[in-house]
Amino acid sequence: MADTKTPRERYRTQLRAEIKEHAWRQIATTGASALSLNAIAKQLGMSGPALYRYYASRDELITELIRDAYQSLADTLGQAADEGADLAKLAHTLRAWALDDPQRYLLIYGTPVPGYHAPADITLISSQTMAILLDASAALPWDRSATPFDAHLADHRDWAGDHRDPPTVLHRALRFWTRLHGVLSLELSGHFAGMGFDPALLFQAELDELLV
Amino acid sequence: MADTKTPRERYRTQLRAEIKEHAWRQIATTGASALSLNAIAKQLGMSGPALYRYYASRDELITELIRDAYQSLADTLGQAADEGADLAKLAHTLRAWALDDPQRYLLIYGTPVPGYHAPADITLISSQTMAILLDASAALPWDRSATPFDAHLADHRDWAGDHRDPPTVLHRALRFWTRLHGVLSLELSGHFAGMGFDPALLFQAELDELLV
DNA sequence: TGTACATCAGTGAACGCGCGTTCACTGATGTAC
DNA sequence: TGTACATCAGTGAACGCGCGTTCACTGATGTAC
Repeated sequence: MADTKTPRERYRTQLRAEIKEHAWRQIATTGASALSLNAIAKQLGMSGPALYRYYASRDELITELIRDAYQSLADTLGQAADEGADLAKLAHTLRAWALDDPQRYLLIYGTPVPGYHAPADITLISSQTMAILLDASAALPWDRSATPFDAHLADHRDWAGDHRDPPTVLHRALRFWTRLHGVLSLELSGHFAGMGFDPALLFQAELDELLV
Repeated sequence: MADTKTPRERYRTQLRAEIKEHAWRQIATTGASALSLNAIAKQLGMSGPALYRYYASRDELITELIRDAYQSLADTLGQAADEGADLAKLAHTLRAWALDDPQRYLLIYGTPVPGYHAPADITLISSQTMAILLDASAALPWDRSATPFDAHLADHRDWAGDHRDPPTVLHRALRFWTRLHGVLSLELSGHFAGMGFDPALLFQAELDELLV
């Protein structure tokens, strides 16, 4: 099976990738709301308008970055799960992924970019991640008694899609998400700076209490 | 005791307040990174440069907004504590404060404004809030056994200042902060939208598990 | 109470900047016969 | 293999915009004698 792509197509694909790469680098230092097409073009050694051969607008570029971020997380967790990771291993995979590129994490789970509204298909990708969490949650034994919120979840489970897990499992996945996000987002935003303790240990402590 | 302020001083104070008011309104719709002095001036019916009589720069205005946000939270929680609020009541006070003006919460606990670095005295105000949480944590009975993280906290308690509470109390305050922030920040950022369940109940569920 | 002066709020013009985006174009690369 | 044409990457100029900030100024308000 020969590569059916023409050289031109391959060049195009590569340049789109390079543009995104520089976009990420820029986001890493100034945040997503300050992302500038002209600045990216300058770094690539080309003029501003040239980028419009590759992305129709700034919004389209941002959309693709957000999509890529969600997809990267889903792929990373998915691969870990395929290799047999349990919920605890997934938690550490998540943290490693977040620390690897804090702004990528904050782009999707931090304060939304003002004025930007994500297209519908992004919800789909983010539900891949949720599905992985649900599966891992279902795989753990569970002996806590049902809470009032579990009862609520029994009737409000739109987000769980086809998963037919009991409410306690849904609740566990949500708990996993919100608690780890609580520690991670404060850590990434620098709110623990100067407090003295090691954020990794607080993360581990939260994780331990999630699994008890 | 007569008001020693001259009319001019009173006018000055009032206009500074009005500027901040419009700044908040602007932040509420577009986020802090898009805050524009010129736009505020226009809304006040004056020219852009006029604002420089009241704030030396955009950064100074943002600094004061952040300071006010921290102070407002500290005052709100402090007042509740003075009225005898326990940790559970403080949690609901916090949530009400956050929902009252989501962007104000996100300004201090969300993704940091790119390029902006807070002055030192802000740490002082935010430690007022931490002190309130520590006191409320210390007031609760506690019977869980010490965790490895508790041991770590015993030696890494810079942030606790003069508070001589045992590590389990420090841990409880941190747990309180990160877990509620986890739910709150995801709620305010709109990540629960379309999921079907009621964020208030998830918040309550997390709170319940904090107090067990 | 009236006059002379100092203070200060606000204006309009201007500077320099960077942004996203459109457009007509040049020149290189690929395709068809 | 060579020629004629189509495709397409990239350029430079331009548009309109809004930004933060400086500056010289007008005119109103307050102060001192």
